Amino acid sequence: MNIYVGNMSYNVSESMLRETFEEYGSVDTVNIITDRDSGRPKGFAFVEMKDDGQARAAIEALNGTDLEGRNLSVNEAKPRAPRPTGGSRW
DNA sequence: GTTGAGCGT
Repeated sequence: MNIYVGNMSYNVSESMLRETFEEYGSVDTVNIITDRDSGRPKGFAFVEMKDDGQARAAIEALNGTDLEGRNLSVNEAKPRAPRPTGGSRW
């Protein structure tokens, strides 16, 4: 399951996020989003967990909790938006 | 500071 983690502090790194989620299950990947044009953090991240039960547990456990002085928003992630000028040739 | 990317991996 993909997990969205928003309202993050810029002090948290991917390893910190991973360790935080590892408390509730096995983390597959963690991906902190940075602005590709400016290279600065966007303040949110995605965590992928293979086990849905563990993912849900992590979401309920970590949503609304404080991390590095920021209140986290954790919930299931939505699929990435399709880009304009990409994919289809129609 | 709130829903990710990239040009042939």
